[in-house]
Amino acid sequence: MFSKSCEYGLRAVIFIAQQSHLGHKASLTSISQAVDSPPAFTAKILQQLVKNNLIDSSKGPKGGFFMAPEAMKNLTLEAVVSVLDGDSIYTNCGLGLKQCNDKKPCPLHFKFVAIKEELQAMLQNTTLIMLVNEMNLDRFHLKR
Amino acid sequence: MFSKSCEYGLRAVIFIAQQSHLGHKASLTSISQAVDSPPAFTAKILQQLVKNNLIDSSKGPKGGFFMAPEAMKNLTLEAVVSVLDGDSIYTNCGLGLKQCNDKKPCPLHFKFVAIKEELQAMLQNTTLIMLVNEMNLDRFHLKR
DNA sequence: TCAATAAAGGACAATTTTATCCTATATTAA
DNA sequence: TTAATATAGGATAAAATTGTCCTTTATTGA
Ligand code: FES
Ligand code: FES
Repeated sequence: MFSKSCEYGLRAVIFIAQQSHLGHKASLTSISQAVDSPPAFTAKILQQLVKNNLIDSSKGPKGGFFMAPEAMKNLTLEAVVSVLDGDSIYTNCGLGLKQCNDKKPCPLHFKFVAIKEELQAMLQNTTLIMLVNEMNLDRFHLKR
Repeated sequence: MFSKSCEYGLRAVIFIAQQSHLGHKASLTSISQAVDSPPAFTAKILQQLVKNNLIDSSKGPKGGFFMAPEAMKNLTLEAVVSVLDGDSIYTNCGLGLKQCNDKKPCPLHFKFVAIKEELQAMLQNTTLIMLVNEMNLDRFHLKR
């Protein structure tokens, strides 16, 4: 469904949001331990998210990755996926045709479109703050 | 969503079904032209489908790939996906956790499950004969 | 029988994705 | 000011996916 980069990125962002909500910055080490992802690879992914202003970072001791409370309310999973995997998951043909549209559809086009729209809506409608609040219920996991 | 192998395989199977419905066998060459896929690679994919008895083949002049009318009624897209990509698309965690279940869910588990079940149902409920009949409407494409 | 045709299958090559390593740069606190 | 900590980023490396090439085997029709 998503690339490994995107999976790690989503898990990392959720963890960062949790920590930010508690007033902590999350170091690369703490993130990759919390979400069980390779540290150096995770660093690259987080760099992309910082560059695209989805999250913030600061160097030095006491540094790490974090999000402003404001950002947490506005940041959707869709934005994260968009930066890491692009919009191909919504716009590509499920059968791999070079273009996907209603004019020249593959035999499964309309069925795929319905599912892809549902996925996109779900990601667009889920903000980080929503997940953080749910996660407080302590039922949900980010590793294994 | 699917691997390239699976995309080519699905397109090829739909074309083979079309041709079989017309009483023709489909040669590798005709298939890879019709669905715009690399011939040698497509051959490997079709071999897998033959080995798993989803489609039939015969060697020699006038040989090619084909399906019995019976098979066409029973063969679902889900069966094709299952052989080529396994069931990972339905059973894997959307965030990449090693196991996906209700007991130890990731924060998106229940939302993902709904979408994955819809996809699976769609593939299970779509038989090749259904697609062939729709394709007769001549609105749908298998290349570009 | 023989030549042509077509799938089967093994070996290998290219590309993309995933992942690591190492150095540079910035920041903090003692 | 210095030592320690932490992100940034370039250069590679490993692994998985995608794709090609070539030989073998089977079948058909002349
Ligand atoms: S053309 Fe295939 S999903 Fe749209
Ligand atoms: S545990 Fe993540 S989708 Fe089920």
